[in-house]
Amino acid sequence: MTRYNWGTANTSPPLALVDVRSMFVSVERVLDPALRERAVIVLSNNDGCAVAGSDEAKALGVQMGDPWFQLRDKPHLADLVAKSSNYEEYGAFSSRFHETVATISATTETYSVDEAFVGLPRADPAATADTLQARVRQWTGLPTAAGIGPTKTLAKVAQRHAKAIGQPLVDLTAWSPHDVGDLLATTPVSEVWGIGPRLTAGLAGLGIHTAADLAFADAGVLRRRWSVVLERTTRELAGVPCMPVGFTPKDRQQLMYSRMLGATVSTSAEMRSVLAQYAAAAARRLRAHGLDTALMQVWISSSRFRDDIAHHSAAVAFDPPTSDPLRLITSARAVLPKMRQGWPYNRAGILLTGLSPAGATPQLWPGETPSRLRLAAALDELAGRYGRGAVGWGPTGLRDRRRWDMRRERLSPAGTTSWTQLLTVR
DNA sequence: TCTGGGGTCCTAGGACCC
DNA sequence: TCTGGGGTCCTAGGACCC
Repeated sequence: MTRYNWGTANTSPPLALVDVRSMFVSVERVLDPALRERAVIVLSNNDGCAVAGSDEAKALGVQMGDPWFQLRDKPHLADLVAKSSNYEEYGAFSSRFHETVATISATTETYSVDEAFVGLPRADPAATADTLQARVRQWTGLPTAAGIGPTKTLAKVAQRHAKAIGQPLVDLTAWSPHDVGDLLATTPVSEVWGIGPRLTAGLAGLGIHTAADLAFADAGVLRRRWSVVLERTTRELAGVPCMPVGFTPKDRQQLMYSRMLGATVSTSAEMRSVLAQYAAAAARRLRAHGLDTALMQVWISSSRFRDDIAHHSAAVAFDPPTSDPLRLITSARAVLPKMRQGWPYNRAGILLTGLSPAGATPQLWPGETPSRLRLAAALDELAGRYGRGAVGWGPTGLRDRRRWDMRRERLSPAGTTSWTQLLTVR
């Protein structure tokens, strides 16, 4: 009989996963306290589908990914509040969250907009986590759920359990191995961090259905059958750390800008304007990160919910790498000749790869004078001060809202990111 | 009929994450 | 009518080199 005995030499320091509860909804509630205790969801771009929901919304049966047009008219959802996503605000709150976490521990790692791994002291790690959560609450207004364990994967298990039982914190390092084994035995393997649908199906074929089954499995066999990723997950469930906390993130590999269009576009003239705007946006991000790109891939496609999907892409190389918006804007047109006239396209995207620090390559391209980049920087600055529509590059068009602009009809005010929309406190 | 062996680099695609 | 937008890592396989 196998007994769960994590970390046979369980000497690793404890770590926590701290997660903002329903991040987007929680931000909306800080901006508008009247939303507390109400069923609230946040919609994806174009008000497409639900991407975040409060506990109250989930209790009504709303699932993340549900299209808004299917929820909108259901009688039992009459009281549901839906908000357009306000990524400027979520980004600002995310920064405050991570800055606050960093005031508690020297070892932290930003895992996502709403999650951080935090190294904790061996003595009473729960007390430190407690302090951290109270401080996040006080400084940002955001509620959190945290899990403590000897490995990242077990901290994730603990954090899921905390949410499931409605507690702010679960500390597995204070549990007996027997109790941890019981928790793993009641955790479906599909809920383990790193186990998706494909692996769940494959593991079921080996009789592995729960997190405990996986923790007891032969990691070497799993590595040969799948990969080192699954091996690490398996060992971590057994209490052996394989993923250190606080590693410095690797340099960014790619930068993507893709969007559904608010309305279908079927003419080259209109698509040219779409691509110009997307390329300008991608270039803006590139400069914000201080990067140049060596390869741009641009694509357009029709709805993936139709049988007859049209998808066209084109690639343009830059030697030397560049971040010049005009070069990106004109290059993005490369995909236009492939477009089927009259076809209903509803998505476009720009993927930039081959990224390197700006100016790392000696400047040989005569057309790309430093003045062009200074102009780009000036436009970035103006857009930041007066809004995205204030200035733009010729081909992106400046006139009124275009048909295909993103829909955000239920947007909250930019309460903490715009001087003109500051929150009012009564 | 035989037709090395190893290394690197790059890309495409799979799987997963939030 | 209407169905998100990013990312990462890993592996396999091809091109190329000595």
